[in-house]
Amino acid sequence: MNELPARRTLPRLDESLLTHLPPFSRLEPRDIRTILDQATSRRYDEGVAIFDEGAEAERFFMLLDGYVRVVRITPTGEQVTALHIPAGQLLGIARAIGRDTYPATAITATDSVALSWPMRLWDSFVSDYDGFSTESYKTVGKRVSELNNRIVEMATQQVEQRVANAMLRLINQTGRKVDNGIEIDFPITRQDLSELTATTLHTVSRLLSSWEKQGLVQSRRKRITVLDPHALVMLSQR
DNA sequence: ACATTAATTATGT
DNA sequence: ACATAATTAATGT
Repeated sequence: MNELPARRTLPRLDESLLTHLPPFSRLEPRDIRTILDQATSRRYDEGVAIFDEGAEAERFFMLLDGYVRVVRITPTGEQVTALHIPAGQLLGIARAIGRDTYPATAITATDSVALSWPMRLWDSFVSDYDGFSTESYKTVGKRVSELNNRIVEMATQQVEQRVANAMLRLINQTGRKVDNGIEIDFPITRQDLSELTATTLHTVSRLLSSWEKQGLVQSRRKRITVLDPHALVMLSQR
């Protein structure tokens, strides 16, 4: 097998990939062009790690398609899902929070496509491109405040409310409209939901079963559809 | 009000 | 056939 003369034979990435995405949306086409020419595009199968917690943060990423699960590994080796990231968001931006290692592991929840750049470009992106830093700090800010909200939930709410809130967040951020409701757009297990809400998969299973009987949700293996979001909101406010 | 344990069943390769 | 996911009941704190 002889080596492909890689890189150069790859088709140029289309500018429309980035023009609508917040960190890049206010940039001139020529800026987008040079940014894209520095990017590497790569496809990932479902369930593979894009980067690992604690590893040297060599690159930062823009998720173009798919969903990514951000997981922390506990000392005992168990995975705990921290949050999910949908296409269109930056990922692995360790530099933005002043780190040189990744703070968590990123696992694809579906087949995915991501662009990436060497981390040394981060500083030049921030200084050269107006709006890049403010926009990317906005996304970090949103993630931090979501985590804060969840900490408050854990401390104050009961399990049913927490799970209801988690489901609402999931359909807001990663929901896909289907004929009878809104489906979480990637495979998610009871175990995942229980990790997001600090409970057990059994409790989540029981809750989903009872909600299903009440016509609130519909679920099959790794797929959950919310039929009545408003009822979930009601539930979450008790 | 919830977790844990355990047994059982369903589902996807 | 096998591993993984989900359900369900019983028991414990």
